[in-house]
Amino acid sequence: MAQGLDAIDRRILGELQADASQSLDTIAEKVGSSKTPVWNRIRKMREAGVIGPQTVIVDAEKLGFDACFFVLVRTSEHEADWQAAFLRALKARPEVMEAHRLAGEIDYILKVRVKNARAYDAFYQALISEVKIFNVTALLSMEEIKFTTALPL
Amino acid sequence: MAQGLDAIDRRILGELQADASQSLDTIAEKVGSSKTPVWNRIRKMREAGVIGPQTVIVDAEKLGFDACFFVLVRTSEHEADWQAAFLRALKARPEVMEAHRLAGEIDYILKVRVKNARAYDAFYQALISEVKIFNVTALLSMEEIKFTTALPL
DNA sequence: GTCGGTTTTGGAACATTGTTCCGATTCTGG
DNA sequence: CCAGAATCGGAACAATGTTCCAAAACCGAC
Repeated sequence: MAQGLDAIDRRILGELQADASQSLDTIAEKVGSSKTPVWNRIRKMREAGVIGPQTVIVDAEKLGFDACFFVLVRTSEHEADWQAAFLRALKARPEVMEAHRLAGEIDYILKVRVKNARAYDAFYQALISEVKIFNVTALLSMEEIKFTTALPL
Repeated sequence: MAQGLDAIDRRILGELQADASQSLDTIAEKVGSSKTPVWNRIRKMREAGVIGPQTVIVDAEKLGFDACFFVLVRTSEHEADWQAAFLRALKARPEVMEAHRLAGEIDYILKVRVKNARAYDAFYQALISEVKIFNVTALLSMEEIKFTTALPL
């Protein structure tokens, strides 16, 4: 029973990704089933962790978050405790929307949303004062061309 | 009336970002108000476009999307029609989760989610066959350290 | 194929929540 | 301090989420 998703599960996921405010009846009709089965499938996928948190996408610019940076980080330190401190710092900072550890020359990439360039500098200064970083390159986004959380199923 | 958000609006936004499945009563209690005002505020923020789509975050790896790349794109073409074609291609491809136009050396950054490296190559080949690109660097994510859609309010 | 057991389904019943309405209250500008 | 407008809070209603259970579909063993 672990987590074999069939075609109907995937279609339900697709509908939820597209619009999580749809009623069960609506989804049931779209996937050609009925209320209860759809609800049970959703519950199981939630328990299995396939379906995570339910959120609302808010318009960053309308809230005054006009600046978005992608930050490429290189470090000289690769010890476990340094890494732990770095991760802790990233998770604690709400401006950091996304953080990945990379393969290759560059060690980490961050996506950072702030109100303006000065706010980014404040973030940057705070970060390098917390952990030692070898090299940082910031890429400034001029325009968000596309953004989606929906995986292609 | 345009879109002046007060403290309560922001707290409502925060609650919705954290968990959009909460009931109006729950949110109302948390922000120290009652059902109807909360509902009206949410409706207005929706109409103003502050609140966008309501979705569900699904676990990419549990669905077999094991590879995530950040793609740095440089181009020699900067004409309007080339850009239009490029944007169209990006928006049409569901693997492209995110795309930004940048300031500086690098012209675009993409976040691409695929099932494996071969799928990324297929995407890459398809893209460069559609539009002319000067230089591409792909950064492979080894680990998603952090991911959130919640803006810091 | 057929039988027994397990899982899934779909409809009905119930509980909770979303949505609307309206009188009372608070806020705002003069 | 007053009048007008906007907001609020509770009640009533409609819609939705959640549970329950019997019937149907599925599956493996024989």
